[in-house]
Amino acid sequence: MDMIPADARFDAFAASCPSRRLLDTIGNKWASLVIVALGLEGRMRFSELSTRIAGVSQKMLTQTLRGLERDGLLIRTVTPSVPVRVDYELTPLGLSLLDPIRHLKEWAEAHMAEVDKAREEYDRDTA
Amino acid sequence: MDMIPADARFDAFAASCPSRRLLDTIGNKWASLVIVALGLEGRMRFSELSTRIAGVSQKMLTQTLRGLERDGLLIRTVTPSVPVRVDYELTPLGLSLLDPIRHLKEWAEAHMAEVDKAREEYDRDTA
DNA sequence: CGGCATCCGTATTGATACTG
DNA sequence: CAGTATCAATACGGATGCCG
Repeated sequence: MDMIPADARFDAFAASCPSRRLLDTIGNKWASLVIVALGLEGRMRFSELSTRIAGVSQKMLTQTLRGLERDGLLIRTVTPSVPVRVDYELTPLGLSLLDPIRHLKEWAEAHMAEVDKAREEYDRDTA
Repeated sequence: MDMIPADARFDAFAASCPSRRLLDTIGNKWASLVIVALGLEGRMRFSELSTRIAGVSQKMLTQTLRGLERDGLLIRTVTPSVPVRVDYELTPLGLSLLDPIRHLKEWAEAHMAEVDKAREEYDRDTA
């Protein structure tokens, strides 16, 4: 595990591969939604995100935001007013991630109907 | 929750959105690895996948393969020899998914170093 | 060989209540 | 408003053993 194979371009099979950690990040159900939301709206407050993403609990949202902040994908800005105001905004790094995510999104929109159909057939034949 | 917002292009915030289900599929730790592996090697046997992906248990591999088969992303072919031979191969649908995944992969290779750096800083400042 | 079924410990998730 | 703390439910993942 101390050497990188020659075809390192696709060594996603090694646990140390960046791809693996990326999946840990954006594979997260909420993380990508947060990124897309911030990508669309720009800067957003905690409550705005909470409303917009509807279905996420505060806990998960907080946890997700912390993770993304840790990864340098967004910045958290606290305005010490009363009450406190906290804004989240994508960093350039976060913005750059928007692009591959959009590709996924496009694939989803183009092909998920097929996936759904396949599932129905599979479930019918299996049942 | 019974109506689709006008800007449905980005309604990934609705639980019913395809994007959401896509994440359920490829957000899976192993699923994307299986897809990439099959994309590279073409047809593979269960044991080959098992070796190639190293780290996955039979249970998880089986579960992942079933899911992908259900989603119509790959085909499972059983050759009733003795012993049985089972091959997995991407469908055209599965192949098409390879493309967005590659984009993610490229992003990872280009930017994960930054993410790692951000993490170190964050952890240092937080500790 | 290629699974599936079961058990079991752990990690994630989410609802709820409470705080600065 | 923006969290934190706590607890309960669930999903995940691995080890083991059996089957076609």
